[in-house]
Amino acid sequence: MPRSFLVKKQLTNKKPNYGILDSKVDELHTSLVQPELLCYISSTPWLPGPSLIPTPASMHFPGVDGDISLSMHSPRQESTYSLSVSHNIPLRDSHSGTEPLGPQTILPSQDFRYLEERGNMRNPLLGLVPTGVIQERFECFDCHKAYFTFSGLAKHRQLHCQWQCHKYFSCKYCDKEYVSLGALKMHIRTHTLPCVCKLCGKAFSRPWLLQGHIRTHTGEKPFSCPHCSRAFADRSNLRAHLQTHSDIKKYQCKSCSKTFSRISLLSKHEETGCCPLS
DNA sequence: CTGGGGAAGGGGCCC
DNA sequence: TGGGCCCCTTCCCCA
Repeated sequence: MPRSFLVKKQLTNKKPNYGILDSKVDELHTSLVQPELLCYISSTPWLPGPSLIPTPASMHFPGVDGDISLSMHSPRQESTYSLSVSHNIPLRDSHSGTEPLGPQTILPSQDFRYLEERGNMRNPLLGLVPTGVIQERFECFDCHKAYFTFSGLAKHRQLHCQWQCHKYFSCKYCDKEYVSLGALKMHIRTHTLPCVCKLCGKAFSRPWLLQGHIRTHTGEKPFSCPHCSRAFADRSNLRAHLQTHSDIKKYQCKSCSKTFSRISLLSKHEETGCCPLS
């Protein structure tokens, strides 16, 4: 059973310091220790039951040879806290069989989420959530279901929540949802319209849209038709134009077999009642 | 009404 | 992670 340390902290928008996870940190970059802060240790087979422990603290656990030191740290000029766990015994997660923790482990609380997102389900610290309040359970940071044991949370994550919870990123301006943060950010630009034309003030979501718009001012038409003398400012419009040179129209009505150069024309044709079944 | 041009929106992919 | 590009689509206007 894992040990869990939940830290009372202020949530910030700062980026987690991921680098700290990958490197051995042998020097505490701390500027202060807040003794009133508490950390939480969950129930485990070999540690005492759930306890709120003021830090810094040096603790001895029954049946364990050695002491464990806990202290809370605030990196300089940051409002987040990290928890330092120092011990002189090989701490091992008895269930997952993970490697013993090093002689000193520093756990920036925001990085708990990072561990989770890396899919490292064997890490005994998974599921810990810096929510700004002291937790009394292993809590899923997606759906906030609480479990008394880590294995309960791990099973929940694997069987129930993994798909449901990671599926969507919601837009704060509308009700659209996306499967990735990048796609969401792209969509948000359609609300914020950061690309503004200096000539007319019209705003666009993306630079290349603005570029295409500027061509309407300059008259530039870089896309030429190989079959006639026409040129177009937009490649898609050239493509639509090329259909006019084709003997075979690309889009065909399933009912009357009439063909159209554009799907929009076919759609309009079908909407007018040619295909009552469709 | 139809066909075509112009302009623009938006998701996905690649670098 | 952001920018550029591709592709598809839609809407509007006009002949």
